[in-house]
Amino acid sequence: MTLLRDEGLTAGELALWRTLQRAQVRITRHLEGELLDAHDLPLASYEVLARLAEASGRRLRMNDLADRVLLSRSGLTRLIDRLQRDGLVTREACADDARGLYAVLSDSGAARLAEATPTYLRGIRTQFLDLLGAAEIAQARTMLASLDPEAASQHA
Amino acid sequence: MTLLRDEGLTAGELALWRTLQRAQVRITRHLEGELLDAHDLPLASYEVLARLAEASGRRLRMNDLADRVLLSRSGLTRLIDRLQRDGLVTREACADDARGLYAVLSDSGAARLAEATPTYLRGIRTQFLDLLGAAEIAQARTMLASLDPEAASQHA
DNA sequence: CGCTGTTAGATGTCTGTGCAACAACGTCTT
DNA sequence: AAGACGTTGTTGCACAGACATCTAACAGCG
Repeated sequence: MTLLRDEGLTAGELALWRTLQRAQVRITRHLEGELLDAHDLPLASYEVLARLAEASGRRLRMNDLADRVLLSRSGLTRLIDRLQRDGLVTREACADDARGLYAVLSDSGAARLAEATPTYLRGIRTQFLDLLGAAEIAQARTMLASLDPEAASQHA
Repeated sequence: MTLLRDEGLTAGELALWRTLQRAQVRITRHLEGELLDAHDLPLASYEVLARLAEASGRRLRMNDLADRVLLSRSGLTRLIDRLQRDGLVTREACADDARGLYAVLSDSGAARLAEATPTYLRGIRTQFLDLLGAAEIAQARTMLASLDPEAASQHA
């Protein structure tokens, strides 16, 4: 472990990072698996539907949406292709900017989302929140806020 | 947000999960980018080299290694293919189990790791640890330990 | 107007990963 | 000893995602 101390990281600090990494991967895989099994819906697709559902008019510009789901622009193009093929979203032109496109949640997309959401939330509950206590959740919330600059703008 | 309350998750709890997700992705991408830029080494490759370096005899069984780096067996096979092609690891037969293979860190692999490690650790420091305080790190450590059953066995 | 530069999306190509199927080997039973 | 069964690692295949590049559309300036 000489590699560590030389660079000014304690073993505990590194262990914290690794634990976070492992936890995140584990939870994400669990979610992906459950959503796929029960609703034939990949996690990334779920995230897109969820962001659209909470947006006003059930619609978001491609660029905006890509940022929210942490996907490259091209990645989102393909994902929306798939969702459109499956009838879960539609593309609509933007009135004031002819370059722009809205991804719009369709009715069947909303239905699919509603169907999958219990699975998603249950996963977060059992794989994540239940492993922390209530007090820890409050603590963690304030702590982790500093990790994500964007989090400040998420007034729920 | 009616979707939420119906399922027994508070907005804060969901926000915590999202924040964690975003933070993890952001840090991971930063690390990947820096390692690639400075050392032409993908993050996954770095992780493999690091696990091998800390293993006794600089070697680990493929299966064992796959678990540690959170990769499927096939994924690891290909990754080791690449690392072997680049001369950073070698494959060695296992004496007591003819099915088994060791992935072994080569000297140039160790050199490459040593070269990349400052970049890696600096990334964790600036993108992760610096954003938390020292007290929060200690808190977080005990909290997150419960998120990863495997963490208990990581006596550093 | 016509240039220049920028932005929004879409497409070609490449890399990496997982799953299912497989081969080789080990272990346990009887 | 011999088969059933599990384990280890690799391969075929398909898919998702990133990057670079392209086209269309805006904005600003001469």
